[in-house]
Amino acid sequence: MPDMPISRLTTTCSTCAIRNRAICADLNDAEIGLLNGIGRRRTLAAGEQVMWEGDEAVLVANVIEGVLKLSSHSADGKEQILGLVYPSDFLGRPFGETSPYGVEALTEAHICVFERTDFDRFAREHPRLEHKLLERTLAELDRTRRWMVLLGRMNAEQKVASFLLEMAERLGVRAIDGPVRFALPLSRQQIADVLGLTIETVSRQLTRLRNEGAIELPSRREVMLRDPADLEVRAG
Amino acid sequence: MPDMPISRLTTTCSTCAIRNRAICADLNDAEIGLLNGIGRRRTLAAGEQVMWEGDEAVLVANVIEGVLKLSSHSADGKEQILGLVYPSDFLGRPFGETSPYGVEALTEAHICVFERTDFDRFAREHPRLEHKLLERTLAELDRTRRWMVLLGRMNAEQKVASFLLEMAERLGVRAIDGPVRFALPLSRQQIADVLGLTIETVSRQLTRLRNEGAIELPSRREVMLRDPADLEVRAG
DNA sequence: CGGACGGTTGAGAGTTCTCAAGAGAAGTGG
DNA sequence: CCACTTCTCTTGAGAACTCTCAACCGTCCG
Repeated sequence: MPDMPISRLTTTCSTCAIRNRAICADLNDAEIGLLNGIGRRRTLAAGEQVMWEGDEAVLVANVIEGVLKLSSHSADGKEQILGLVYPSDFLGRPFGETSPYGVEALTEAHICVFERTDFDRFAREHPRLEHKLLERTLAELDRTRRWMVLLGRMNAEQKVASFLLEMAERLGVRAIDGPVRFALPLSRQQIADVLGLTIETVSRQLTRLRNEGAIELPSRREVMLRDPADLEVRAG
Repeated sequence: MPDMPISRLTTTCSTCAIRNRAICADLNDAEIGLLNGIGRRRTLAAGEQVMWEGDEAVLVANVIEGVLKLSSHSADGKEQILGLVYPSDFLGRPFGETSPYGVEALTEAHICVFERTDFDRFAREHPRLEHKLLERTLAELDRTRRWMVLLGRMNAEQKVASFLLEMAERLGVRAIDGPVRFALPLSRQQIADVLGLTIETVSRQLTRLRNEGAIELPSRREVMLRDPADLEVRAG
């Protein structure tokens, strides 16, 4: 795994791909300039770990590009993925001592990193930023709670169908019920860890969806949703 | 179900049981006075519904006493409880159009209610309050994610043992590994809805824990944890 | 006393997991 | 460029767990 270089931002935030979608969206030029001063851009290789479960929470970040996972382990060592983080999402645990989960890049990723203490101070001094962060956290809590329904009340087929639809949605490739094709940022094992299933069950469900014409699997890491409306029905 | 009276706060916040634990904790006297002006105290009977899934989010509140549940339904009508809310917790969805879950009092409860729009305005004008709310929301998100591990990766025994321990913890009755006895605010069906199990499985697990000496069940709505350390082991 | 309700218990079915083997793709070194 | 290794994914068979359906028990209340 190569050690990627860490450098101060060379581009201004104003050219940032997520300038208007991330929590920085409401800041004025002066504020953005200040934030620029404490942030740095960092590239992560696929599979690279950025934070560790239980470790001191040193960093927070905005995701510029790529997909990352948040995960935790049960006492007997089984992994459960707690969430996936996409471009413009906020990453890390501000105002917290330790990170309650590990964070790993699933694809190559670009993130805009801050020392947590720097960020905490900046946020407390800029209520507009803190407000954005609050709205985002509330939205994330809503999403997480919806995921609980999936984990607690859905069967394997419903879980896999829901997963594929949400993935298309969050990757921004979802057309209005036309077929969509995209690269899966997760391995079968990781999908299982998101859904609270085993790898075999995920594999069987995907095969079944393929055999029944709902999806195609052109390669291991690619999927095509042939009939999103059908998947919606299967998702329950 | 009696219609409980709604009245402006007669007691000042300074005598409020949760004054130092709720999100109001950091406000000074002047600010508290203002907040007092837009809030009212309300008593809920056990079983009374305060918010409805999908409805406009009209109210937010602080819980003063009692336990409430947040719940949502899967497409085929099965209920999943998304969270339990205890004294000093914040309730409702600020800065949101609709409530993503229904809220129902499980026990008789006292809450301190605000019109959401009043509260939103007040929060935006008082960053210290908004900061408290952010910290609470972040903590709630952490707790919710931990619950995901339970739903996704635990078996029935681990779920029930974890549930009993968390309940004792949040009710504040948990001694350091001595036996504890408390009233369950939930029916068997509701416990099942929290844990993503059926009522029969919950019942069987409780019976088994009783037969093996880990707990006692003096009545339907009471439980005694005879050996919390043993439960910790069973919780995994 | 009889009904309603919540909870418990039992038996069998169904789904998912576990264990095991094999196929396919990707990477390594000669 | 091809054997070889390794890793991921798929498939199968049987076990285990939880669910479903059904009956029953105890308590509360009219």
